[in-house]
Amino acid sequence: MVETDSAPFYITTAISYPNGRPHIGHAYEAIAADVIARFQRLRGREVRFQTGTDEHGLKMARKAAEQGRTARDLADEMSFYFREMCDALDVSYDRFIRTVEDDHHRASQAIWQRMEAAGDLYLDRYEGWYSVRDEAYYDESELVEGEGGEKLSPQGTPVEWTVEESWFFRLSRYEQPLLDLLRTPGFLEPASRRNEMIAFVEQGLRDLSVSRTSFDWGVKVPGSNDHVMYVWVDALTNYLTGLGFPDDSEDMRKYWPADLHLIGKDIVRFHTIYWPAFLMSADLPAPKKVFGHGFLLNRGQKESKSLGNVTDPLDLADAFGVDPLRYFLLREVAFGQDGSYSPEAIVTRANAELANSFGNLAQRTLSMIAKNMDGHLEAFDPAETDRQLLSQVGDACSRELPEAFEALSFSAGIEAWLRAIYACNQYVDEQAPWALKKTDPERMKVVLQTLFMALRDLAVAIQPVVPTRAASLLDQLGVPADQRSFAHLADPDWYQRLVLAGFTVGKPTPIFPRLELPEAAEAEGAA
RNA sequence: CGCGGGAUGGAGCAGUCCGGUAGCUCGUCAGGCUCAUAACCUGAAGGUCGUUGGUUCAAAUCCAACUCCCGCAACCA
Repeated sequence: MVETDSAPFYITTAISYPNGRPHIGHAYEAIAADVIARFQRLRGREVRFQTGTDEHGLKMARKAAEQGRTARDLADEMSFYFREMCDALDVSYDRFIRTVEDDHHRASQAIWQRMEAAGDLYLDRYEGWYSVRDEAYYDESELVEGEGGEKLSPQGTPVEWTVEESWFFRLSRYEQPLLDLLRTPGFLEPASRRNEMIAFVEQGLRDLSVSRTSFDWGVKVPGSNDHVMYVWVDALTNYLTGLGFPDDSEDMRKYWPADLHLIGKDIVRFHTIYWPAFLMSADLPAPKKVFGHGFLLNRGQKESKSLGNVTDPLDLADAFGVDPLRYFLLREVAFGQDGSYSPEAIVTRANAELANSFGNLAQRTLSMIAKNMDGHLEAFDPAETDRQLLSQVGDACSRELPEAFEALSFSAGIEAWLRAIYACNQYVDEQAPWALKKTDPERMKVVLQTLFMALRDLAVAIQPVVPTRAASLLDQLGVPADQRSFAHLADPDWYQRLVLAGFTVGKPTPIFPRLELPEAAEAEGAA
């Protein structure tokens, strides 16, 4: 049984850098965050869910210049694609934030002033080897030699000796508090990332250069108008902007510190070291949890333009449906680890589990109720076997799946849900209602209605993952829209109410039709 | 000594933190059922859990060393 918990819950995705169109990784993170948000809402929590785009920085400025237009113009176009993707994938964000927005500039400047007031910002000269591509300075010792003897960054990008006046953040002051934070159980997950970050801090932290004068596409540093903030200072602050910071807003009081920053494993350092340090300096509490998910690989390979295997997530949604795609991503990949996807894998998984196991269970049950009982429900006394099934299904839906989801173990939670479905199909087979129809019609009714009750639990529990299709099934089951939360699973009278209301099951329509592999993908798979 | 991830039946994975009969999906084979979306149910075959050594009554799981694979330029979570 899930406890109903009304505590506010604030979840964010990383904001995406829109110098390219959204790819499968963006979709993965947005969908995972959405599943968590929907799950918490169904548990009764007041959820605030934010996602958006991080539009400042040199790369955006350069790209816009290349295309002969303003950075803002480019940002407007690209940001739109990200929002469009979220909308298309049923990502239920409360705010889609853009870092170019006025309130965000205001929030970023406010946190800056707080850090400055704390004595953590100072102006100095920065000189060193700078890589424009990496937007990072490197130590002489880190550089490698290119083919022509030129100096390259460890990533192989060109570097230039640069002298710049820059503001610095006294990161070095926060070593101990950061170690304490990183060692707090649950702060950074998966745990495998924790040691990595602890090791990084233990090596000693150097002060961080947090402003740039070489371009102006960013948030102006208060009182130093020729400086713009380092993109990460501004980007991370978005999590506060959305709550009304720096005002003493209701949302700030309610939702800060954030319950969960969901991010990719590549930006764990920014979220678990820099960001908490900025917050400590500004005298604000650090987020409760940061989770670094893995990457999605296309048939085991990283997507890239050079390999020509970049997938538009919306194409996948068009080909297979939004809900099957959402299901696949959460079911197939152990959350936190890298995962692999392919059209065949999506089709196989969706067909086996959603169409054959779950969809078909609903279809056969509802169809028999419609045909053999004229769709009428009536009060009944379950026998021991029936009670057993309902208890197993109930346990999976109201305890196992929620507990797993709470721990962000989506795949495990869905597996528990599937086991309940397998039990139902087994039950159908053992009870053979089509035979009871001739030998014991009363018993048949009990069996079919037991299944009906099980279906409702199964549909309620899976809503966060496949919201549209689950809603469609719950509609067919006559479950009122306001009675679909986890709390309602424990309501003993729901079935009685349906009976009394005279609800009638109509001729069912399949919720998860089987998918076919698109021909192009088939050819690709054969190649 | 750059950093990180991985190696588990034919394929893809879980389990590894907190040692104790090796689990899931797909695929294969055999059987059952016919309500249902050519779907469902049962059973079977198939694994020295990368290698070597150590700790232990007991290791896929802990320790050490080693081998191989994959990311770390770009678009990029």
